[in-house]
Amino acid sequence: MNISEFAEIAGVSKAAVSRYFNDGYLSEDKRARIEKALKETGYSPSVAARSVKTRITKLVGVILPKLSSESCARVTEGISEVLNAEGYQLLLVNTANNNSKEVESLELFRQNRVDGVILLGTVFTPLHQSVLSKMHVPVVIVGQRLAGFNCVCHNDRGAAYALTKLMLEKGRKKPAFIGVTRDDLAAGLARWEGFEKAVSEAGLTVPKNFIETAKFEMDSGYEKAKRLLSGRELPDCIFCATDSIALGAMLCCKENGIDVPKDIMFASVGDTKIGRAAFVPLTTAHLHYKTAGIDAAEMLLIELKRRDAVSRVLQLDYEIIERGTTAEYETV
Amino acid sequence: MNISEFAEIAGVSKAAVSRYFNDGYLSEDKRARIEKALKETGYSPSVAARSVKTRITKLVGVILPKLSSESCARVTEGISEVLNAEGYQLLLVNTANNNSKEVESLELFRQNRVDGVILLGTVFTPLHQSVLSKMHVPVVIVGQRLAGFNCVCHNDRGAAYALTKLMLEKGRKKPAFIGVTRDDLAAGLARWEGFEKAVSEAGLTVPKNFIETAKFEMDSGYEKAKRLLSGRELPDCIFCATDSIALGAMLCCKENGIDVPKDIMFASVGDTKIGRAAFVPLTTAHLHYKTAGIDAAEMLLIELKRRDAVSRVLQLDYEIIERGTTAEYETV
DNA sequence: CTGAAAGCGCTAACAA
DNA sequence: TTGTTAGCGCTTTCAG
Repeated sequence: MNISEFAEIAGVSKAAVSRYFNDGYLSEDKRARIEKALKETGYSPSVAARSVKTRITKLVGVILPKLSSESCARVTEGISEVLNAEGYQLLLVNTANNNSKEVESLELFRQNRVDGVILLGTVFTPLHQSVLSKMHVPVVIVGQRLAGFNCVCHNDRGAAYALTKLMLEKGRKKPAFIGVTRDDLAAGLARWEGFEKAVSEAGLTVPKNFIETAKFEMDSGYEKAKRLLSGRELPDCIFCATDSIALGAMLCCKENGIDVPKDIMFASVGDTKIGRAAFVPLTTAHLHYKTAGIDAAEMLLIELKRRDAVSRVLQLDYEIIERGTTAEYETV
Repeated sequence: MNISEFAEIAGVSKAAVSRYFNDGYLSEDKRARIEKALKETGYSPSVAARSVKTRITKLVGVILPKLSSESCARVTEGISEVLNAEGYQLLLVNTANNNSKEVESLELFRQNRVDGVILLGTVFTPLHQSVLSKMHVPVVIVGQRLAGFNCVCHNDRGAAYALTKLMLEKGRKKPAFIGVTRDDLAAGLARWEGFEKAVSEAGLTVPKNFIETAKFEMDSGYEKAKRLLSGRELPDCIFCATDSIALGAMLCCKENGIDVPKDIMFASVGDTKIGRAAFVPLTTAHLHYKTAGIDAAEMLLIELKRRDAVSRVLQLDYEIIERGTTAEYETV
C-alpha cells in the first residue's frame, strides 16, 4: 500500500499522512483518523521513497575486520545500542581482514546508502586516506588514530608499557615479545613501543630472536612461541599483543613442560573471556571496547547534527587485571 | 550529482546511463563514454531512488540475540560471506537478548527496507509466529525449527545425547545437568532431552537437585555449579548446555578443590575458542555455526529467486571433540 | 492547519 | 539499439 491509498482509506490527504509521520502540523481529528487507519491497515511509509526526497537513510555503515573477534563484536554492540536508540540501523560489512575490502566498502558507502560510517580500523594505506578524505558523510574511526579524522582509540602504548613493567618489576630479566604487524599502528606499533619503553627503562635489551610477529589468532601465537622456545636460551616473560596470541603461546609452553608463570610469565592486551578461564588465568589490560563503540556512535551522532570541520580524538584508558600468569613465584 | 547531470556530462541520455547500470542494450561507443565520465566524476546511482522503482533494496535483515556471542558471530560471518558475494548488504539488529526487540525488528523489516530476513532464533512466542507469518519477504530461521518456516538448525538433541553417553560410558553414575531455559527449544529443550535419553538408557535417574537452569553466561554457570556442589552428594559428571556455562561451572569446581575430570567430568555443546584453552580443555560438540550461516544465506538466496510456498528444514550434524574434561582417570 | 502540485533520482515501457 | 516519457512513493513548498 502506498501513501495515496492509505490517505484515501484514512479519509485525509497525502500531505496529512506525510505530516503525521514527520511531526508536521496536524489537527487532533486527522491525527486520530490516521491512527485508526494505521491500526487497521498496518501501513508504513516506504523508507526508500522518503530517502529519495530527504537524502536521509537512517543507516550507518559499520566496517570491521572480523566479526567473530570478541573485541570487534563488543565495539559493535556498543555502536548498535546507541544508534538503534536514535532510530538508526547498522549496515554491517565484515571485511574478514581483507584490507582492500575496507576500501571497497568505503567506496560503496561514499556514494549514498548511508548517513555516516564507523570504521573499526586496522591498517591504513594511502588509498584509505584518499577514500576517507573524499567521503561525503561523517566518519568515525575506532581503534586507530588517523590525523584529520574523528577517532575513538585506546591507550595501547600505555597498556603495553604497564603490563611489561609489571612483569619486569617482579624480577624478570629476559622479556620476549609476540606482537602483530606494525602496519597496525595501534595493536602493532603502539604496543610494541610500550613494551620497548618498559624494557629500556629497566636497563634491559631484547635480543632479536625474542621478538616475533604473529597474526591475530591463537594458532599463530602457538607457532611463534614454538620458535621462541626452540632457542638455546628461554625468555622468562612474554608480552603478547593480544589475549588470543598469549593463549596460543601458553598452550605451547604447557606442551613443552614449561611452567607458567614460574618459568615464563605472560601478559597481554584485551581482557577477552578466553583469558579468564585459561588454564592459568591471564594477566591482561582491559580495553573498554563496548565503551569505545558507544562513544564512537555518539561522536557520529554529533557529527550528523552539526557538521563542523574540526576533528576530534577520544582516547580511552585501560585497566590492568592481574591474574595467574604474572603471579609471584614463591621460593620454597 | 544525479543521473541527468551525469548523462549530460557523458553525452548520452539518461536511459543509456540507466541501461549501463542495469545490463540493458548499449553500444560500445556509449558504454565507453559512460565509463570515461564515470572515472572523471565518480558518479554512482542513488540506491534509494532505484529501490522506489524496483522495490529491490539489496538489503537483508539479520536479527541476532547477542553479537558478542561467538556462535552468533560465526553464523553472521557465514551469512555475510555468501550475501556480500551476491551484492547484498546486511542490516544488523542486535536484540541483546531482548525477545520483544526481535518482534519489533521483524515488524520493522516486514514493511519494506529489506529483501529478506535471517533470524537467529531463541525463544518463539505466539507473537513471533504471527509477525513471521505476515512477513512479505522470505525469512530463514537459524538455530531453531519452527513449523512452516525455512530453518537451518543443529542436531542439539543428538549432540547432548552423545556427550552425556560418552561420560556415562566411562563409568560415571551420577550425572548432573546445567541447561538453559526450555523455552529455547533448541539449546534448552532439545539438549535436555538428549541428556535425559542418555541417562535413562543407562538405567540411571537424576535427582531434581542435580538439574539447574542457567543463563547463557559463564557467571551464571558458576552460580549454578555452586548450588550443585553445595549439596550433600556430588555429581560425578555434569553436562552443560553451552561451553560458557561449563567453563563457569569448572571454575567453581577449581575454587572448591574439586578435580576435573577426576571428581567431575564435564561436557558441553558449542566448541567455542574458550573451551580449547581452558584450564582443563573442554570436551564439546562442535556445531557448524559458520556453515549454518552460509546455508541459511543460500537458502534465502534461493527463496529470493523463486518464491515457492514449500518451506525447508536443514539440519546440520555435530562433531564430538574429546578433550581433558572427560579424560579417563587412571587408577594408580 | 490543509491540500494541490511539483519534484527527488531512477527505471522501464514505448515508439522510433 | 536509442531517447522520450510516465511513473515509483514520498516530502514540501505554496496558496489558501
